[in-house]
Amino acid sequence: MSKARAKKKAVSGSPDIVQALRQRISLHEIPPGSSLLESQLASEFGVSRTRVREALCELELRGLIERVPNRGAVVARLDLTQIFEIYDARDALEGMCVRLATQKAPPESWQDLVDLFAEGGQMEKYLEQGEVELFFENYEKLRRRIIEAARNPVIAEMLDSILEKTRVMMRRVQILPGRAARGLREQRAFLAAMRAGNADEAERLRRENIRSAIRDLRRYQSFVI
Amino acid sequence: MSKARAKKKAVSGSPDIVQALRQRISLHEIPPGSSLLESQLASEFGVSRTRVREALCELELRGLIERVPNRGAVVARLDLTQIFEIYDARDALEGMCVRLATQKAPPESWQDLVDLFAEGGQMEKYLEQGEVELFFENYEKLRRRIIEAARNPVIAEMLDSILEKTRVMMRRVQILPGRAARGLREQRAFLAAMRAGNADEAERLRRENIRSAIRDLRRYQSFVI
DNA sequence: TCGCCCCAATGTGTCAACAAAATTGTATAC
DNA sequence: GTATACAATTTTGTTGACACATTGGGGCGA
Repeated sequence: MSKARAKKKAVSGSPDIVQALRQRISLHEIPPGSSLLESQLASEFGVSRTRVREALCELELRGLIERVPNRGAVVARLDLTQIFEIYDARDALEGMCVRLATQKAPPESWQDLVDLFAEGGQMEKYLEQGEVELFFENYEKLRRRIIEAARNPVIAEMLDSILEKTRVMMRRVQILPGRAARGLREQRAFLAAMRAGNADEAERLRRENIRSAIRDLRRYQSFVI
Repeated sequence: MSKARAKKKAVSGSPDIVQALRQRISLHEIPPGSSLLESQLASEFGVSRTRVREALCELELRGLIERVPNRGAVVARLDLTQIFEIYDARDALEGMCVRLATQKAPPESWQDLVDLFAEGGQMEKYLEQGEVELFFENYEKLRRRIIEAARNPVIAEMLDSILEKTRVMMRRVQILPGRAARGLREQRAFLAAMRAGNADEAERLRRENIRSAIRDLRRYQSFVI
């Protein structure tokens, strides 16, 4: 990487206020709707309010909080409309990632994931045993591997910023009736295409996978919100 | 729109520092590589440095400037790598916009654009007369109409943020040999599919259009940078 | 003349105090 | 008992000042 595109260095010494709050919010440790007090955060992190305000500025831009002048900041809550908007964005972007990953990485490099998601593989076992935590964890691993192999920081950043808004939602979708099983079959399908080096087909199947998730979400939306 | 998703209101009274700088940078009024002095901006806009810093924070997150601790901020310059990354993101996102726009808007609503881009239409005239300014302006109009009709603020925001990084670049691509003519033919094609209400085909053709621009850019990259 | 070190000069990072706005609580009138 | 006006408190918005880091130049020695 060129020096101009360094990792995620906070501009100032603002050590990890942003990082910490991003995590807490995306994991719903601070639930949506909670209001954030500048002075409270300042004393918690042992810094001045100025730095808290800069952090809040970043969180607002990332869409994790909402601020109204003179009224303060609250953790953003997403409505269904927004969730579906995000899924359409993921449809496009994750599809592109699968395409790029298939084009840029050698087909053999996907073998371990093919095995993991194969019939009779580990993922199927997790599914049968109801190990939703491990199931989800490995699905995330698949996503990360693809995004990394796509080698497109612009898209990666976009996906990152919407993921942290919907992490909890994605977990809930996984436990919708039959969703995980359907997802597993679909992931197996696009992994096969990636393994075969067929980028067009892999992208198409990945997008079909996400749309299938959208359909399940739409069907059971009243349970997930 | 719900109150929670208000337009682009600056959180505080920071009136339009961000807006002004975004425009200047995206139009290269402040050329890439220029360094920005906080105190200078503060006096120019007649505000305190703190507010300038909040504005810089936003510009940094948008990727328009780069900051290194204790060294200040400079207007970001994009290298070719990043430009191609952005084009791949546009491929995915603008393709999705065409799909959504085709699904959500009545087919008749595209008639005026079909006429504008038709054989013997106004765009062809601009092209023949070398009216690059008007040509580009109307292409932008097409893009905006599609993005608006897609009714997906999440994607719209993403496209907005990458557009302001590549506005100048997109203009330069248009004057590459034969690019505008090829682009016009391709745009005519996906508009026809939109007019016919064929979302799949419209998306496919729009993506083909963007990839064709990528190929032209790659061929003439030494002239455009 | 070349190289090194020290020292101002410039600019960024952080803070604490002050000002303005909004909310909450309270008392009073009807 | 309810509603309104006013006061007190809490919280955000803004500023100027001070501390720290980096850079460039001048002086000194070899």
